[in-house]
Amino acid sequence: MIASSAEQLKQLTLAFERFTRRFKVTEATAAMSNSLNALDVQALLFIDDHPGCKLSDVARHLQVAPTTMSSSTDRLVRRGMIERQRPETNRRTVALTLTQAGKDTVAGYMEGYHDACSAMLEPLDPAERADFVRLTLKIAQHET
Amino acid sequence: MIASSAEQLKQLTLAFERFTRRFKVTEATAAMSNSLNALDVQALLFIDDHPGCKLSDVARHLQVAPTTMSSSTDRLVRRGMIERQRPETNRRTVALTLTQAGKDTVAGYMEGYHDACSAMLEPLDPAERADFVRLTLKIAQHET
DNA sequence: ATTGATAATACGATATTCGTATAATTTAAG
DNA sequence: CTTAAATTATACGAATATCGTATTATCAAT
Repeated sequence: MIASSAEQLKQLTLAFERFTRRFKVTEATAAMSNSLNALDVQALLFIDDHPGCKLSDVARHLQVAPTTMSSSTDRLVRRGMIERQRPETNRRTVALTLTQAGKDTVAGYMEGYHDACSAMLEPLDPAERADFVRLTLKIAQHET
Repeated sequence: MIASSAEQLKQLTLAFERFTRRFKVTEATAAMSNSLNALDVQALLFIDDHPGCKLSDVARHLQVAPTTMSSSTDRLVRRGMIERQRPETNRRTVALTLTQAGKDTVAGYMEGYHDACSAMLEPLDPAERADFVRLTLKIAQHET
């Protein structure tokens, strides 16, 4: 049976809403063990993806006030996860990079994601897995 | 070229970490317009999925303290999103259900997810879309 | 050189989360 | 049947987080 496009989309939406919820809980659990709050974790992941980014970049991406990100940065610096640097090219800004401890922490989160993804693939047979991964990557690449 | 299973999984993980981050920001934006915080939104979505569930069910699922969930429930009731009921079968518990306003709000979030999913399918051709949806559903069903 | 714009932070007000103690109800034991 | 123990949710206060406003430092432009 072939579902209509609209029906397909609806089902896909439900599935992804669940995936997201699942991942979020996974993340919250991991965060707890590092005593980091949700925002700090998101910031850490973003900085991992954008080394040397400005504080305001993170704030904009995570949709929080600059002051909130400043506090988050304080916490992450205090815990030795990231470093603040004043670039000579523009000394108003603060460039953020992960320390080794920060990288290790991110690796821990990634491991959690990794396990969750592994569980996702479980019900598929090898050919299906290959298809699913291929299509997912095609989508991810398109997102920039 | 066929990637190894381990490599596949690694790439899938990266892709899903991004998807989750994207969805989370989408959600945060929608939440802001309803002036609901992240926890309250997650609670709303869970109650939509489990009508009549107990407060402690939500707390356990979202990995927060019962008192925190109680506060969240207060807020959602105050905003007319959900209703508390004392079931006759066990009057210690509180059964939570969405009001019409709550359902409308959830529908709004779902619309956001819907749009995001729609964008995801865009780079795929019709046959690929069908495959991707089929495999995603197979995974989702397996998750209970 | 001065004015205006940009980037981050200090500080205080409000809101959130959580631990402890408490109240209400159910279950189990005597 | 009565009492003790367990379960479920909440009240309250302490610690923390978020955000708006004001401030400082730097850069850009006239």
